[in-house]
Amino acid sequence: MIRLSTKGRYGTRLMLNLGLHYNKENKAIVLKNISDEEEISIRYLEQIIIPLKINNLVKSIRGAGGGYTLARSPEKIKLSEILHALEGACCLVECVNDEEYCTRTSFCAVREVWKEASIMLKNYFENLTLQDLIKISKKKNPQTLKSTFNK
Amino acid sequence: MIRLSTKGRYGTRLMLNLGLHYNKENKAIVLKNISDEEEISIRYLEQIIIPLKINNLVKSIRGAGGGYTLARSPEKIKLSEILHALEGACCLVECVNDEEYCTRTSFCAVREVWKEASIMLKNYFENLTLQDLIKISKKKNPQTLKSTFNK
DNA sequence: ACAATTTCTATAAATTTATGTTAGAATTTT
DNA sequence: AAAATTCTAACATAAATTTATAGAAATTGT
Repeated sequence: MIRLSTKGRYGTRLMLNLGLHYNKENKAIVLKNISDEEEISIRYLEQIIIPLKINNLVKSIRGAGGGYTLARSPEKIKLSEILHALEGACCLVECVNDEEYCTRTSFCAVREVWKEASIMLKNYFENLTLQDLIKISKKKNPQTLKSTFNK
Repeated sequence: MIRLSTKGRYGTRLMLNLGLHYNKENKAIVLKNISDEEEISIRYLEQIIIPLKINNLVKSIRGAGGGYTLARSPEKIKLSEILHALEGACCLVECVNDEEYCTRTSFCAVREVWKEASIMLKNYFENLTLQDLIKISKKKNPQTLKSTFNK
């Protein structure tokens, strides 16, 4: 199965959640909040948010009253950046990005196909911003922000 | 990581291998051959070929002199059929095809994006035939058929 | 009829990767 | 100093992947 790992999926939801709470004040959101709303274990979120921080997609504020915020406004964050931070280069098969990965690279016809498909996917995510996700979310959930996350 | 499983990858190479050997006589190819040329364990190939047979993509001939052949000519076999046989429906995330999979389906904005991307991928594989793969392979390997599979 | 070849079936073991949890240290605010 | 919260490392569990084992069934050639 062609599958996106939970890191990518949960991390994207984490970012969307921060995006939905993003506003002028840009108040920090604690992981516990995100955990409750997104129904993802806080311990797992702690792991997932590390690469997002390293790649400068979120900012952290430690200590009481701390939490996380987006590092910049949602329209300036591409989905491809989020996925790249969480999962590395977007490729259906390792050999697409790492020619040395397999000794058959030079003559493997199948690789060409996986490569082409990977590029398609990459382009798709390249042209979607967090702002787009927020729009989709608000459209699907015209009610309050809170209800967006009902169980 | 967005990743195509080995079943899909190896199975596609298996099919391409059969395709490259496909000709008028349509002589059966033994798995040992494919195993040697593609450098995939014969034990694993035995497992992978089962769904290909069930889905009527290859035919088997038992006993001495037996082996496998394509069930029909390469231009009549779509890559999407191969992948579907090996991996089930093409979807980046389970919830894309199975709405019941997650309770958040009705309001999850992220799902829309995975769905869209899955459709893109599916269309791509829908429009590629084994014959296309064979062409690519022959173009990359203008020498003999044999050399295509040198290590 | 017999031996050799090869698919077919089932299961299990070993390995790797992905997912998730536990425990506690470090930092900051109140 | 206490509470809140991020940060870090290690551990535990589950799933996917790969290899291995053991033989049965079918077919061909001698």
